[in-house]
Amino acid sequence: MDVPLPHLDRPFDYLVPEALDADARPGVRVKVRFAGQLVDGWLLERAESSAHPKLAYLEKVVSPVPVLSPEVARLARAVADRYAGSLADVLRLAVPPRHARAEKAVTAAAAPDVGPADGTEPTGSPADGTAPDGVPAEAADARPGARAEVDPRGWRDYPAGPALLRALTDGKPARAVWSALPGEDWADRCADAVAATVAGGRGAVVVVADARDLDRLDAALTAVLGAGRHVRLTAADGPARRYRAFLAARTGEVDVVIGTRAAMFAPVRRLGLVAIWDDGDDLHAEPRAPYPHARDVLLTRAQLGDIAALVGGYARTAEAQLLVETGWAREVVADRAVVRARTPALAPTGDDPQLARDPGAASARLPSLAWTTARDALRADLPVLVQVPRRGYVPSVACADCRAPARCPHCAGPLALPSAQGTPACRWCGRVAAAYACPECGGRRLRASVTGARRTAEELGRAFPGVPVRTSGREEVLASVPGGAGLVIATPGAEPVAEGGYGAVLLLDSWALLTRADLRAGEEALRRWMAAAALARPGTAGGRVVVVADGALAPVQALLRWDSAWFAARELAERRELGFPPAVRMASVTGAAEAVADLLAGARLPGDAEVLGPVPADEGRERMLVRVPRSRAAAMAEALHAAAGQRSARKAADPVRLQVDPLTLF
DNA sequence: ATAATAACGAGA
DNA sequence: CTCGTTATTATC
Repeated sequence: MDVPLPHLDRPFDYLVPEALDADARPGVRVKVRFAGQLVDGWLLERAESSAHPKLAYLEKVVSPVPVLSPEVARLARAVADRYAGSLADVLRLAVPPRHARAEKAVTAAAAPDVGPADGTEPTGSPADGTAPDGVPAEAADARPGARAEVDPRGWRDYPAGPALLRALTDGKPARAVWSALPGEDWADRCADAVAATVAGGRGAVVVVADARDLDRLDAALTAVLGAGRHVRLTAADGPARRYRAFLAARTGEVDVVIGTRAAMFAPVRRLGLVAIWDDGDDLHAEPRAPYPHARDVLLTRAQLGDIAALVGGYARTAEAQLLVETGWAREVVADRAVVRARTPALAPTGDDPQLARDPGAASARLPSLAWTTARDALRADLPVLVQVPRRGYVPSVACADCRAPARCPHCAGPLALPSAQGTPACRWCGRVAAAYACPECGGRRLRASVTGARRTAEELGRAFPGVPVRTSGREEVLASVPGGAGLVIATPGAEPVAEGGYGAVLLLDSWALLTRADLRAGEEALRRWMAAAALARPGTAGGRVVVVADGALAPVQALLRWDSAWFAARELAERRELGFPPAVRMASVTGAAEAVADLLAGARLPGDAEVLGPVPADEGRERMLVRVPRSRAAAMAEALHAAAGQRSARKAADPVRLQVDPLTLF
């Protein structure tokens, strides 16, 4: 039933009229009379009998195409359960809205697969059958002749790499956490993994964070597989193309789907591999209920179907580290000697403009080392990348004397200057801090703490006259830049690839990343730095990276040693100690104070659940956190979902938002 | 949303 | 005890 009410999150039985018998197959969209009105629904299965005494008839089969595959139906139920959400909410994410014209084009072209006859699954697929326990068991064996060895190419740089590709071709459910080398062409490696899977006669789903990564992977895959073997599935391509791509996967026309998180539920036939690149990117977190994370959906999928899983990135997340430490996945990392040979020369430097004796450096407000590094690279006719955190113009402020971030005296939120001459105001509570005095040193003057990309570009342009300056950020994201001397100012995530690699990469204003009041501040800083530093040439080829940060800090250490596994292990250990995800499972309950209290009062939480809070959330609402050991995760989610059901059943007025493992905890 | 059903209380 | 009204709850 396509209604979001949690107390209706269960199947309902209907009679199938004679006229709809042929079309009424599992997986089709239907319309039924429910509580007096017509509502949309999903036909989950056909049965001979029902325990329910008075059944109504199915009103209509919206389309005979069984868009919901049994595998995805099962996955959606599991995801709903994990996230304390409703099946209907997950299905809204999993199956794109129907586009009649796109559907017509497909059914006309591929009639045997989608016609009303029992031909949903093309021959030889025991995997996707109607058995409730339909595990795609040993599906690779269905095509014994198709197996071919795939050249491990770049995967040879990782001792476990060739074995991983072999396992993919053999249809084994290998699970890998992959730490990419600096300079690695990650898209080519992902394409290799897909090709190995396809060589074994199985399909693959690869999820990336944004359109730029998708374009890159698309190109790499076309080079390896040729055109027409894969489709891209992303909301950005528009409803028609999205639905067309979805149907191409559903009908078995293609067996490889790549895309942004919209692709995580793609109904790929005989799925053999799920992969995610850069799982630390917060774009992988779905913003619509029940807020599933692409990494977790893909891993659930792998778990349910004995499917191989690949979690890759330059940096490793604490979640990926947990997979390694629990033995669920194997790590795929290069030997230290190879890492050393590929890494650019990395150096930290203090953020003190007083040190900048060179006049050019002073005018660009760059630390001396950063300035000379950039200058040397430009003299060698190599491009220079400058990473500046956050967008915009002077987003937040710090004490001009001691550089402590200026925080709101009332709620400790970050202060920001609304305009060049304005009074600072809190970005969280909105209060104006007219008479601000620094709690550290008593200073009363404020300065812009993070210089926006635009202004940095202006200043650097003046410091290096005659050098072309490009910016890549929110308004315009560059995919690549040419190899000669040039300055590229980019915000994190928008760094273009440089032909031949950058001669220098400068990571500026890094403390702004590190001082964020966020559980993931260190991990996120390291992830962004590594993504930028990975674009530099190796040290042996003159590549240098300067990070403007205290070299003693753990994330900086991890960058200098190019060892995010070490940092992730440390991070995970710390979260175990503090009781934060992913070491434990947490849920946040947000809403009006009474509503939150009401829901928690009605929730039959496991005995060892801890309830924390309340803390104020935005718009006058408040937030409580529920924490349980990972072994109790399912019970907690069930209890919260049931409590939400009780509330919706008695039509409790104010809504409560349930979020399991929310990305931000504070 | 709406209908059925249970619960309740006043008057016979 | 019955009827009429109101809260509750299930909705195939």
